[in-house]
Amino acid sequence: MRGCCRASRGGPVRGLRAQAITFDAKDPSMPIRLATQSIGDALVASLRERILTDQISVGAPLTEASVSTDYDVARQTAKAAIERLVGEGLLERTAHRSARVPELDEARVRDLYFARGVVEVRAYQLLAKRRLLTEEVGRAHKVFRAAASGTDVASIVQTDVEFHRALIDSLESERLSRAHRLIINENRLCLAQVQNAHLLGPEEITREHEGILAAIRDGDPLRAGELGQQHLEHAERKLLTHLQG
Amino acid sequence: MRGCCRASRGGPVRGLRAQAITFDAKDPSMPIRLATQSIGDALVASLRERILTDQISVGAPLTEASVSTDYDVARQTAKAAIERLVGEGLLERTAHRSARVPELDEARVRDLYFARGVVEVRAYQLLAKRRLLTEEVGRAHKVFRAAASGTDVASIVQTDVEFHRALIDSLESERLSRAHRLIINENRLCLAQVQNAHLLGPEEITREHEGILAAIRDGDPLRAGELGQQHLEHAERKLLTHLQG
DNA sequence: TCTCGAAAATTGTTCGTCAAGTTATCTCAC
DNA sequence: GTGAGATAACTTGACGAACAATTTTCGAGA
Repeated sequence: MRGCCRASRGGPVRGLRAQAITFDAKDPSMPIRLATQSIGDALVASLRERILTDQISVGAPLTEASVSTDYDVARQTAKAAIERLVGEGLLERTAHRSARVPELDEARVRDLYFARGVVEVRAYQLLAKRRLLTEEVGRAHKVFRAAASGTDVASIVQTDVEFHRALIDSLESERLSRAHRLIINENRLCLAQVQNAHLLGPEEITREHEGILAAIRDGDPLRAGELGQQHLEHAERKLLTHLQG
Repeated sequence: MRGCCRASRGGPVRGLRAQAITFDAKDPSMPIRLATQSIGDALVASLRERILTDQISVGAPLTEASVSTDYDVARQTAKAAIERLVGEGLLERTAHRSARVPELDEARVRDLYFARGVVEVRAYQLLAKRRLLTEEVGRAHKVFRAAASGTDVASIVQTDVEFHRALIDSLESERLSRAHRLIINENRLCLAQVQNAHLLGPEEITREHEGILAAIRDGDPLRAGELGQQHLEHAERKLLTHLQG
């Protein structure tokens, strides 16, 4: 029962997927890389997903012991996973106290959208300056449109985030993507907590997304930036009024 | 010899400072908070500082065992610290291999300055729009000017970074500051690796800083953004030519 | 009911152990 | 001598157990 790197362990919550095969089509001479995932990585991924989809209740303590028993891993492993998520802003903790999913309040929402705005607005301006629209972005947009025509609010939120992430990623800056992910993951956390409120207006979001894409396609940085800013402000306002009500 | 939260331990490398007293002047009724720091936190802080000041040689393996013995902490503790620094981008590691301080190459420098530009340019525009210049920013500028008139390259780098950080922090967005720190810390790592190259031109940097401040004071977002962009491009170009030479 | 103190819970840190993967070394055939 | 394969050494991944420090809970007594 001891040992490392077991491919799967079948914890009570969910089996941790431990391997994924990747193949570099560009350079077939290279040995095929098996992108294995350690237990710790898989644990972080699973917890992150559970937090982001509201399966871990806000404010309730997430103890090292509970994670340890739920997933049947050592406490040290659970601890490391929790610490990583604290680093991502998805959990909060002070010394000697259990981690919790942070509660959504007004200041937090404002701060989050502000930070998102700083990064995204400038990014959209740059994309427009370069008239850069990748296939990946087009794909993400289509996926969102498909989700938006349905009623599954969780997947609307999910694909919305993916759309914005695809835009940032298309600038191909590892560090910018990393910084943006830090912010938008917490944003996803926001949206998860209100996703049943039906305050989204999917068709309006779709229209706004298309406006941003059009501005980029037209090479109009100013418009791209402004539409991006407005898009965020709309979402922020809806969230805030919902919080107050 | 066992136990937790010892205030100091006197490891072979450096004693880990474990406490810092803070006092919330705004609400004197609150009990005074002793901002204690765990061994782990102090270890991360010490390692981060050593990496950022080039005291840990680039490319050399930083093993868990070596950190463990150097600081006289458990391997588990060393491991956790290393993992946090990997998360910050200050160390690189793949599974089952030792962490290393990443080597500076052209792609890395470009990416880094690009990401910095996206965040900072927009931030400076916003500061100009609000004509927002805090005391803290003024102080940071003065500190840099003092360092720039000296010859200690390390402190020039240090205070330069502090200046830009102060500007971002003055927007008072916790998340934006966090994202920015992620980027600029890696930038500091860059600068540390070439800090003996005397390619800085302190007086020119001072002039550029003052230009940005003036644009903000004048409420001229366009100029603030452009000067910020140029400032970064200058630094990037110098670094790149130095790397190629 | 309120307070104080003891007990329980939880985190911080350490040690020892083993498995698995990576790197260095050595040997042997050619 | 050189290259390939076996082998050993090193290093990380993960586990379990233990104890100290701190926070929380809860109950007894005023």
